[in-house]
Amino acid sequence: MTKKKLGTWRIDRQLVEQISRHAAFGRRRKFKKNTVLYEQGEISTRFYFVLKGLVQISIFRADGSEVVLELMGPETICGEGSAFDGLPRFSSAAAIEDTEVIEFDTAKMTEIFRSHPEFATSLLRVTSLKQRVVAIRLKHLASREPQDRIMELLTRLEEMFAIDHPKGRLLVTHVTHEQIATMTGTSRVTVTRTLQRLREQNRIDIVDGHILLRRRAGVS
Amino acid sequence: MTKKKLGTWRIDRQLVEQISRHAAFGRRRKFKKNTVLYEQGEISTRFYFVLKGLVQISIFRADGSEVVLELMGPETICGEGSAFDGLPRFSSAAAIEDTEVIEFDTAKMTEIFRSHPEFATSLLRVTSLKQRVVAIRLKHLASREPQDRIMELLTRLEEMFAIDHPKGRLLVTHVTHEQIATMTGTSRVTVTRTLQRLREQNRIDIVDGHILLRRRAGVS
DNA sequence: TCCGGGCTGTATCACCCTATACGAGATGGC
DNA sequence: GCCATCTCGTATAGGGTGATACAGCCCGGA
Repeated sequence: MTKKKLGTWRIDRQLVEQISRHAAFGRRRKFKKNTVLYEQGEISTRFYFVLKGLVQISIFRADGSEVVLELMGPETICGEGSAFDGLPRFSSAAAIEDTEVIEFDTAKMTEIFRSHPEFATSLLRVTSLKQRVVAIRLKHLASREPQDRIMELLTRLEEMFAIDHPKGRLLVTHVTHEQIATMTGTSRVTVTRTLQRLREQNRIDIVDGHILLRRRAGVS
Repeated sequence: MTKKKLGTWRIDRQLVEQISRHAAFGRRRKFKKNTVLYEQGEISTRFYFVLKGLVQISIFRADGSEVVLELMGPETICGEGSAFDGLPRFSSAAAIEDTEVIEFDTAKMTEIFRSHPEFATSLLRVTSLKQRVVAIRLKHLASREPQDRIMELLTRLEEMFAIDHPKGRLLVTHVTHEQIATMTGTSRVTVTRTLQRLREQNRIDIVDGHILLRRRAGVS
């Protein structure tokens, strides 16, 4: 597999095709790098099917700190949550690369469903998949153990930025312990210690400054 | 005041009516207390609209420990995630009280959407609301502080099940410290201690066994 | 009515995390 | 080459949490 993987997850090919088939109900739009698709707090009925690029979904806390929820790559949908329930956006979306999307509007969706009920089913499948991904993240974040939280982040990074390696999967991005700390809500020292421990457990390895996730018989 | 047991969230009345209007597409079922609606790992196209009772949704970790995601009370929907995406259930659902539901099956849903597109829209609104709730939970779970985690849960409960009270907002749901513990990923003892501390800080109060969130000048 | 079970409030102890500090090594600018 | 900065590794002290245990309370069942 030489194809570059982006984003924290993607949906299966069949579903992508089903969505693409209804592209005519939306309109194509482009967002330059570092522009905003939508912002936390605003009310909107629009949602987006990413064709190309990378969109960062994050929630800002009251104190200004940012929690990155997901990085959405090609063939994913974002913004549909607040588009369908009609409440203010609970997250912000920003293109962190030049991005192309199809913008849909939920306003006339009910009428579209009448003639294209399979589109409704596809959308429900997408939202269900998102629910699954988030629920599994919750399972890990529910733990107070730094090791669980850090492994969850590493696994997520693996899906985004790892390449195959004889011993497992190598993260091509270089993240500092400090960055891991802020992303997992722990301290820098704890990250250092935890990575040390993971290395002793043979779960990870450091190769040339990069983190390598060792192949495991592992489970869920 | 009697101790009412209710779930951790619910959907608005209008949406409930829209769902109820399509009850004929499902079938009524009853689950006795401590029976299982569905189990993590199984594949099923069924989902449930709770009419009466209380259903506990939880994820079991590889080590057997349980993370309670939600307590679904009357007029909520559960199980639709795995029902629509066709993958194994990522959570289990158990009736913790005698429960009545309408069981829907997604198998013929597309055909139903053709004649009743508004049903699809209603379902999308429900899944969107669930997505919102989970995302906001993630924001707070990113913190390791038990106090943050517990206050997040209390605030969530307040939005759904609190009534006005001279001193603030009174939660009409009764959740045990044990339940709070599994929902916030802390220990029962810590919950007790934290609630104690919150009481000393005048942020909450206990009235007749129910938690009262005191009015504050503060923000979220 | 009595009894048993679930819930809450404490207490104790061990452990791990956080904050803080300092040194070594790598890196980059001048 | 030299110094500033960043990053990683490590040490210490302090504190909060988890595990465990036990007592008091309320409530429901026999």
